[in-house]
Amino acid sequence: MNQLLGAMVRMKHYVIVVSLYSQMELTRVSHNTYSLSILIDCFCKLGQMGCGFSVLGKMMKLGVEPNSRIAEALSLFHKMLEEGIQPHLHVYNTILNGLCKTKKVDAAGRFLCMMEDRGFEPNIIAYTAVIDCFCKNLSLKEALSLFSKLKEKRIRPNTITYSCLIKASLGLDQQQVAERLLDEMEDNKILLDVVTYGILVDWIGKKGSLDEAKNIMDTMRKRGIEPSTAGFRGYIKPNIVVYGMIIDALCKLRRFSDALNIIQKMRNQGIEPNVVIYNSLMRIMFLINKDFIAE
DNA sequence: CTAGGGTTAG
Repeated sequence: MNQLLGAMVRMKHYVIVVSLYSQMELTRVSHNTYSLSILIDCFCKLGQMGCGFSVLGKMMKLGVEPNSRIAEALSLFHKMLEEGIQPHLHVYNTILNGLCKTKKVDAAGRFLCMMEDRGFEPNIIAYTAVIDCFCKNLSLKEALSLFSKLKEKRIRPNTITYSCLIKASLGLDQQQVAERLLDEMEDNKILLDVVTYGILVDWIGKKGSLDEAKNIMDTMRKRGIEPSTAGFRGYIKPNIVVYGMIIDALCKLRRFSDALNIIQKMRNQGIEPNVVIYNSLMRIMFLINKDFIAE
């Protein structure tokens, strides 16, 4: 769905996109960071700043920071061990997930080994979390080596495990690795799901062969899988690009103090303006100056 | 609420 909305924005059908959103609200298709960001972009380009602000406000309300104080969680965890309390497997996995999400690659790897040493045989969820972390922050090679290790232990990788590795392979243009993984899935009767298909469609789309992308979409539909925005588990909150769109629109309307206000809001969220935002601000100052000279 | 994707700004 978001791919479709993005395409319509590129074709400048802003009004249609906005009306699609009301339809999504009515049919209760869930929104996420992506869909709301695109909506804000449309309002900015239509000059409807009031509407843009109201969506931004909605995002900020929904985007309450998770308390990801992983260090505290870790020390609490070690205290449990010292006191002889055996944490359950899902406690291990929650901590491991926190380490992976905060990109603590080494710590995540060590934590996984610690689980093995303590006789807590990590399950496929634990391995998949670390494999994904390795893919994104270390190397495909390390991720693949962990992958063979879990297969040796007779732990069965699933669709999610394969999706992580396939995405990483394609990102590095290692098409033959991705093909091998896809063959392996087929041999083991592990089905592709909406996320796996999404990864393939995205990659083929970037390669430019739209026919092949269409083929994959057809296969999906034949199997009863519809593209959707569902399944999003993260927090909805504005990022620097969203703020950038709003600030640029305000600058074009010469609403300088409003733009500065937004920057203050960003800083309150711990996001510092980048070069794109400074460029927007500099242009408006240049324009104001020109008006001043003309008068 | 135990693991995976995509999107928009000068």
